[in-house]
Amino acid sequence: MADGDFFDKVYHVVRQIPAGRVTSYGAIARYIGAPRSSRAVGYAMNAAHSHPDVPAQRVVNRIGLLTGKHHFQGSNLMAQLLESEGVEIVEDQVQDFSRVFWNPADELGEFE
DNA sequence: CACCTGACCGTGT
DNA sequence: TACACGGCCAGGT
Repeated sequence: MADGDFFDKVYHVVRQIPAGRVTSYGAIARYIGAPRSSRAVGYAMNAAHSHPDVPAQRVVNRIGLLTGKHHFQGSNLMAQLLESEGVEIVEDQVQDFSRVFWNPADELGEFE
């Protein structure tokens, strides 16, 4: 892949997260070969509004907290979307996080 | 053009 | 156990 498409790599991975599962910014960053770019992954999600096919609600931080909820419309749209997919949320925290966590490296193998 | 900021994370004291 | 710091990408001022 070309070097200018960091965001595209992020979106490519996020699109493959199954409904009912979540992953973290750091896991995505590491998977696409940029282990220190988790922050940039978050910024990519911020820009994901122009990519309707990217399920940004399935990306949370490393401890399962919905840190990006304020970037969705409404106060808890992010939590509602996740719960409608079967992910239980309490106080912006994903319940059974280790169980619903979806690790791209485990499920997809190596990137590209 | 230089500096700042933000949906983060790992490491070091 | 808790806090500070550096690194990462892109866009705004």
